[in-house]
Amino acid sequence: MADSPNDTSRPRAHHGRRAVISREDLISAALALVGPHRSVSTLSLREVAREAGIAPNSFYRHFRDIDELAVAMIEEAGSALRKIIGGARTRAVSGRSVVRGSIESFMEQLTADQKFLHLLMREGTVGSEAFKQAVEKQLQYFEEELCTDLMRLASANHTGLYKPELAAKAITRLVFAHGASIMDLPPDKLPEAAEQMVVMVRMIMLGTQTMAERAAKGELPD
Amino acid sequence: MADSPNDTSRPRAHHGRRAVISREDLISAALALVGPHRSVSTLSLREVAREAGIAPNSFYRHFRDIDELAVAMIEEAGSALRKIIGGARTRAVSGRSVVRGSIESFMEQLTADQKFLHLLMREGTVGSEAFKQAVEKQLQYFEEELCTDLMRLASANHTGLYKPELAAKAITRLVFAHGASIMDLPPDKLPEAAEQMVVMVRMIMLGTQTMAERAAKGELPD
DNA sequence: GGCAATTCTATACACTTGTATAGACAATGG
DNA sequence: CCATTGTCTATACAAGTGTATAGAATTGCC
Repeated sequence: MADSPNDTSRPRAHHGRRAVISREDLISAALALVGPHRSVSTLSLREVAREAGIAPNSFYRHFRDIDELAVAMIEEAGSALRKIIGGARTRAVSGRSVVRGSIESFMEQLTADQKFLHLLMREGTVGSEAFKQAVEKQLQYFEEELCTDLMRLASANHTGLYKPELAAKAITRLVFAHGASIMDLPPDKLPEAAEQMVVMVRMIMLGTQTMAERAAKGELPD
Repeated sequence: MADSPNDTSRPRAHHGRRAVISREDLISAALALVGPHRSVSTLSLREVAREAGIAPNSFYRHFRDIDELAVAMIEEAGSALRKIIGGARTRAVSGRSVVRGSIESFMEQLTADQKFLHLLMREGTVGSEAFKQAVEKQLQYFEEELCTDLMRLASANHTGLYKPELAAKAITRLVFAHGASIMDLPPDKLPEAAEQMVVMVRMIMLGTQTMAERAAKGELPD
């Protein structure tokens, strides 16, 4: 399950014409086509090729089909996003509230014109099996990083943490699901939605802490 | 926002041939086509008509376009599901654990061959604006019903409840999002996923209760 | 320079899509 | 009884789709 050797990773000693367009160009073209009202699953090969300025058949030089492009888009979007949000989260540790800081950075991405969040929040549930698995994998990365952050935070604050991996999963899924549903709200409603998100995440945080306390006292729930 | 008077509700004193096929038949045909590997957004008019056994153009007698069918499907799925799960929830009050009982009934629906849950869990984030709003509306209905149940439960158990509408929203979104991601797991992994779901929902429940206690003691967070 | 490898374009085929148009069938109201 | 009205089918069209095939263009290596 490691990164398979991509055609782009090795320069490949091109013995003929130099490629006028690259996989990244195709991904950019595809990114330019998707948006709030356009889903990845409706992209056609010809359309992406048109946007990129190549003949339809040239597409095959870079991807086997549209689905492979979609998976590549997801992987790029995921790693880009993890860098942005993970960075904001660890930076926020020094600040007032980690929760609030992280969610603010999340909301920033929501209103930014990059399509990364779009892709991961919506689209995760429709499409080919390979595509859905690609999205799922990115979400799991998020969960893992959040989980280690939660544990670091808990030991710093001397609070308990019941099943941190589940707390991380709950937070991730909730934030992405709620994010997907608020992203076509009018911009003036967004602050309120962000505030709700903060409260909901706090519920989970407090819940896992309280469960840890109760478990320590032997009051295992059910 | 009340139920608009459907064409089917009034028999409509048909002055010509009696319709050999109804809106419900078309909805059934569409339901038969969607599934784990087939999304509503990819349904074509011709395909649905073919499945229903009518000529493509007859479709227009019942719906203006595919999108209108999709919205009707969502509304039907939503009300059917609310009946099932809401029923299970109130019935579970007498039992051991409300949370566990509700989630068990949810998981039952997940493995049932009806497509209702499918539609509401996936598909909610792609498609036309009207379609997404229809899904959102159904989710809000779920939240409202869950909210009143939470309040009833809290007053029965004499536990606090901080912002019950947010707790209900968090639970709903989490359960649907997590449900969407586990629904193509192999069946033997489902019990474990259900167990995780129970824990995550408990976190939210305990969180909102603890927040209520702290708020009562004047320890407002942040 | 010439060869070979590689990328790209052009054209074409078979197919699906939404929908426009026109006509056939059936039931009802006068 | 028969014209009217609503429902359905048949046919057709323009547009778009994925991809197969063949050839042109451009580069690197000998």
